[in-house]
Amino acid sequence: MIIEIDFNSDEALYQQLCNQIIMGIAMDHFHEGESLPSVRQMAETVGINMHTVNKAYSILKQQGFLQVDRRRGAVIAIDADKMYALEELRSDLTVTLAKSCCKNITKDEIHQMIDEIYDNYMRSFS
Amino acid sequence: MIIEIDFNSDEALYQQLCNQIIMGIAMDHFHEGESLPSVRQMAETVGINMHTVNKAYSILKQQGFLQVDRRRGAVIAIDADKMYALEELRSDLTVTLAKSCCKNITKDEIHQMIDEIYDNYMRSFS
DNA sequence: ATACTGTTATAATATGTATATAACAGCAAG
DNA sequence: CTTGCTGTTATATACATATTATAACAGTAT
Repeated sequence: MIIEIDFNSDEALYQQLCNQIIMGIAMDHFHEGESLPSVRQMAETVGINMHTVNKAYSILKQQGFLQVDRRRGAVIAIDADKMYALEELRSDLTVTLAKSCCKNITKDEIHQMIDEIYDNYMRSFS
Repeated sequence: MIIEIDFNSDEALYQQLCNQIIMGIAMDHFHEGESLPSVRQMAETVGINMHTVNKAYSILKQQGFLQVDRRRGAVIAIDADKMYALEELRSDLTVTLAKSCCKNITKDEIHQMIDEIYDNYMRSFS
């Protein structure tokens, strides 16, 4: 799994790292039970500081994407708290849809784009 | 139109303001051609600084939601650059869908939620 | 002239981000 | 038991961003 950090982006480094790991899981490049590189190793690989990686891992742990095993390090372990995930999804989508609505993007176009992203990039389990 | 700022949120104040104005437009609480309160008045109303409001207005202007009329102040004026809007939408949705996918939220549940948000909150034009 | 617009400039403060160096406790393997 | 790897924590520093404050300017409407 290749992780690329854009140092010119206005998105925080730890945030980019979080998103890319989440997308990696969704795209099945990381599998449940698999260990991530250690904070020090990941830091060296992507060229950022250990603490920045640690912050990303901590957030992912708190959001239920990782668990920490003293022996094996950061392990992919999805805690599918669906209630909370649905609330967050609704909140995200409301802003996203509002923007799209203002720009005259139709509901159908959005549905179509979701199918396209889901079918091409997301692991299939449902 | 009631705008509420959450001072305990980790989202920047100007960002909250941007989002709420965009949602206000999408929900038809603000109409094309309507003037927003002046930066000073909006600042007083929601309890933040004039410059924070000015930043929000500047961003909205740059993103094509407002235009500035010397006489009438900040006026709702949608510049529907659909190409750019679609690119941004795709980028937003990719992260959002990845999160949802990890949490075992199905594609159907997302489609359903989008219909619900769109039908209940968004102005209908399509 | 007065009172509003948006805009700009400057400064001060607070918060968030990123890095550097160092240390600690838990665990595995030699 | 020592060595080397985990995550975690602490502290310090540098930098960027966010927020507020005070002030001024050029338009415009009344």
